[in-house]
Amino acid sequence: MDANRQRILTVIAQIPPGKVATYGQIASLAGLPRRARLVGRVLKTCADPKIPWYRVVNSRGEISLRSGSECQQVQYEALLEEGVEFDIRRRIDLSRFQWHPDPLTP
DNA sequence: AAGGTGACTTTTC
DNA sequence: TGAAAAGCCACCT
Repeated sequence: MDANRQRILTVIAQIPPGKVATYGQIASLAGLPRRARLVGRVLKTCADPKIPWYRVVNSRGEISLRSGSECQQVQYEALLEEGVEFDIRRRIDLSRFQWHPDPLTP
């Protein structure tokens, strides 16, 4: 559904700088539980420069793009720029950097 | 129409 | 700690 895609993009757009969110989390926030893969698909097809797609990582706190993709490096550097820390294995500590959605978002 | 695929997640071994 | 398997769902042959 196109409306669902729009909802997903809206949720991603609300992720604050310096924080990240997982695919599953975004799906839930968008009202689409268990559609994590749909989120991934939306980002792949849309990849809008208007939205902070690079703040979306998988449940391990890892960049989910396959190696070799230029976008992976772009995402990595973009997150570093926002203050997100990666460990030696290029993983994010989700317990510290995962986005905690605000209850009230006018 | 049916089966393969994937920017995922969670459980098991 | 980590790899493997099983769920899942929309999209593409």
